[in-house]
Amino acid sequence: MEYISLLDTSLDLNANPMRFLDEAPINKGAENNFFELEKKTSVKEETSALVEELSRVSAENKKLTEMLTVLCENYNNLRSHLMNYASKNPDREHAMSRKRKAEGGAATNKNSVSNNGGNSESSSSDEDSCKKPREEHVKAKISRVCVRTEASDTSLVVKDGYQWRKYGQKVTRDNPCPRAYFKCSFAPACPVKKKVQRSVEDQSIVVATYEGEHNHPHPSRHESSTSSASRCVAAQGSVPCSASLAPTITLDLTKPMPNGAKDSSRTGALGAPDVQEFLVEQMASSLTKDPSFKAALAAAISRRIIQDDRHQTEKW
DNA sequence: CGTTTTTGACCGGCGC
DNA sequence: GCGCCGGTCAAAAACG
Repeated sequence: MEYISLLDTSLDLNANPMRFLDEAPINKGAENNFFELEKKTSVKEETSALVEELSRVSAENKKLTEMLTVLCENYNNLRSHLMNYASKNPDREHAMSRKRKAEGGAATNKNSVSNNGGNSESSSSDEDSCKKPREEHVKAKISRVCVRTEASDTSLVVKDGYQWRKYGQKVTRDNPCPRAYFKCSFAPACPVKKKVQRSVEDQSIVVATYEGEHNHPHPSRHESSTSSASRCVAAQGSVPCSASLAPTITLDLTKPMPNGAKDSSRTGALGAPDVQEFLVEQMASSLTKDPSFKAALAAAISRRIIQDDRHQTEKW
């Protein structure tokens, strides 16, 4: 909610209720002196209103600066955390006495996900090339997305706009949290699969691993934007996410934004025209949902109508 | 009643 | 060959 307040979507409809006094061609003549006097006072009021507005904007600016500072701090903390983890990682891999190659890929994938892993594409590169059935998997584009959810939220659902059919769930050895397996609902036409599992380190983070690329258009961006979305893509990190993921960022301005979602990686995506359009949609829907906005709009319209009526009656 | 989810069984790869 | 493990299948249950 705080978030929405920062985005000043107000159209300043009530900012200066006295403004119409200036514009309205009120009777000249006998009341002229009085009007002049009133005009002066209204200018004063306008000035004070502007000063007030200025101080409000300054305060807002200050607040934003503070938020940005906190954001940078969080980012740096997280980054150093990841660096530490990455430096420890090779030892951990050695410690695992029994590691098959494929699993090594999978396991390190997971690790690299949690550590924002720079080179998370390892799984596909070191695969035995002689394994025919695996060849498709090797070629399949693998990408990972970390999604922050509420810790209490036990469902392994990552809203990315696509429709998925769950076909399995397994508890894996290195993570007590079950891993869910999904296929694109357009399967078998669309070969994309995804695995979703909570992070060992942070249960509030869900790691989704996508295999392959959708060979069909995004079902409905609108659908994804209006769906219950307290989740936000928290970090795609440096993971080589497939482009198909870009328009699937779930954003609901009416919901509070988790800290993790204020990631710099998001801002990169904001430049995309799709995302901009999407943001406009979100803003529009937020505005229309806001009762105070509706009330202000109604007041402005009615005032305008009254004003026009005056014009008309004075002309006659 | 059709679709989706759950869950135990099964399969295949890998290390020993 | 055996056991472990991740991934998949498919029947049953749940849901709309």
